Amino acid sequence: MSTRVQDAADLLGYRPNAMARSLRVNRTQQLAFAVADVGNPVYVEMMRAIEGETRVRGYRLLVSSTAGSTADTRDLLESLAHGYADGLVLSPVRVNAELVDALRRVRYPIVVIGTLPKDLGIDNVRANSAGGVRMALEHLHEQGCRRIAFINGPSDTVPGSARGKAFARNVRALQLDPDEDLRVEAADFTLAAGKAAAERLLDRTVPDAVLGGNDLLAIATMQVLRERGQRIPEDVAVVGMDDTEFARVTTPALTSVDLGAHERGRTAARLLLDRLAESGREVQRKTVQPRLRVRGSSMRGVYVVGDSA
Amino acid sequence: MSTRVQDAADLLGYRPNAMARSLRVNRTQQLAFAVADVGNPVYVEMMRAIEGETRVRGYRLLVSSTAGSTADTRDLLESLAHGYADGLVLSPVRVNAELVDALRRVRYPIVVIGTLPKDLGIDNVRANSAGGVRMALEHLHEQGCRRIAFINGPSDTVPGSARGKAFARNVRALQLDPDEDLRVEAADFTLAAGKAAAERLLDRTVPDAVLGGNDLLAIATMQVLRERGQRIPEDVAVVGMDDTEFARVTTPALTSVDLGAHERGRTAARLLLDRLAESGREVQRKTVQPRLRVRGSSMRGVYVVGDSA
DNA sequence: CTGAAAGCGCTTACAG
DNA sequence: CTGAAAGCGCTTACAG
Repeated sequence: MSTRVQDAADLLGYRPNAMARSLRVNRTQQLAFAVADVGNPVYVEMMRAIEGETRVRGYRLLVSSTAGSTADTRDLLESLAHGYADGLVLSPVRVNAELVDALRRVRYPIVVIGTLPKDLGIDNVRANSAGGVRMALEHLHEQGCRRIAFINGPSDTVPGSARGKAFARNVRALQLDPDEDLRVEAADFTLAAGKAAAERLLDRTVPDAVLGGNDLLAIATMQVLRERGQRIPEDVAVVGMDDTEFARVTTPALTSVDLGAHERGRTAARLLLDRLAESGREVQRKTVQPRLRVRGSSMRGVYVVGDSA
Repeated sequence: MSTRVQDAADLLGYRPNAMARSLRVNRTQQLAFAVADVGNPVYVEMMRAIEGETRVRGYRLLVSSTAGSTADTRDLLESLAHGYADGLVLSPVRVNAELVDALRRVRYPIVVIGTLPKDLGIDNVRANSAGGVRMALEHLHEQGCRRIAFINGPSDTVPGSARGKAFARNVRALQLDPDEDLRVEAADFTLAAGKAAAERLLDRTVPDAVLGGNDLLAIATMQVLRERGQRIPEDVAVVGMDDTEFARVTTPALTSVDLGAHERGRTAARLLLDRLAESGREVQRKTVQPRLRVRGSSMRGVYVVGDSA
């Protein structure tokens, strides 16, 4: 129905002001995804999964980086979604009292990817990273490794803490070498921090395997091992966590625990859409199970040059 | 100044509605960064640079992925920034008539990272990727390579087209093997597309060097070369472009052309802030010069195991 | 200094 | 069916 006023509007390039519209209808048709570190491929994976679910429902997805700081996250919770988006998927790496407090105050739909205090009444979807650590260690144990090092992320983060505890538990259960020198903590879940941590580890001891707290830490470790003339996996086997796409392009390809990033993202998106549709519905908590993806970096004995999965 | 009404407001958890505020003051204190592929580390680098500049000025940065589709980008231009953000940094991978048209209509501050038609009157900052290709080829030529393959991204993208032309030009200038079989086009600037393209290349011929259209394509190629038993760089030298952080964790470390992602991001952010402050200022166009980062993947003869930079 | 009113640009329920 | 009015939740200029 093209009237003269329509034509005039088109000619002048008139566009409705989205802000005014949103204020009136109380919907923005936008969702936000807040992550600690956009540089980590695992969040990119989640983002793609979320976008896949929400885009077909007419939402635009905005990504916001909180740089792992609680202050940022808090600020985001209080203002971003309080107006600029209809709902939020939050994947915080640190969950402290301040954040829990902020979460308690939130009045709009939000889904958290990660572990939360039970009483918060917020939909959330979790990885089973303790189970993932166990799978990785059992696998390395089967490969004959006994002096297994762990390059973990910061222990004041939720995944760092969960994985650290699971490591200690399984070292006992599998009767692995309990040497404390085998455990190092990277300043961050990044390549750069992983490199520094791997140097520290290898300066004091050489293990027969290394488990990385995530793929980036494992990949950085592979590089440092290489520089020090260690063969992977013959001298040192390496396993990562998250099974990001970069795990498939290292040499040898990196064995990694798939913590279900894609499925966590998809599930979180669905929970958010459900809550958007029906705010009173029962609080949901889902857990995604891990899977071990065995590749060349940990296949001792049966290892062939150029192996990949 | 805490009055009783203040206390009551705090108690009830009152938060001003950001949308209503923005409508009134005509500012959102948000900026948007729209990229083709958040999964590409080069955009993460740009994002960090932009955030570094804009955060201290009190802006929040929202990232939006346009998946390389012009329709998405257009939609974003018309609505996102038309209300939800005060300005936009856009890094489009495809610039076609439709996008140029949409850009022509834009009435709010925008800075484009990438090459644009001159008459558009939009601030923009460019890489010199033609110069980058030349540096890479001259370097490989010095290393004694003559049959140099090029695994480029799609030729209908701005970087793909520029790099493709520069490659052809320099093959002539350096009198390299002009065999058409040495040029393949990946479906995307991604690891997965790079792997497929590298398989196609190596199925028909084995070059003495490969230039990747970006680091992801080069890294995927390294993996495929490895699987086929080719030594890097002894049999085949490899060079990437963008110098992302992953270039430093391959084995051997990947020689790459730094196209100044960080500086482009920082410059774009500054141009945007300047325009936000003074909308009438003269249109700026800046170019960031490339630098070659030589590492083990292309150092023939002088190559040592475990070399890195 | 305090408080009421106007208005940002839309949408929608309502009157004509 | 068409058109004018009310109101979303703020901020700010203005009157008292």
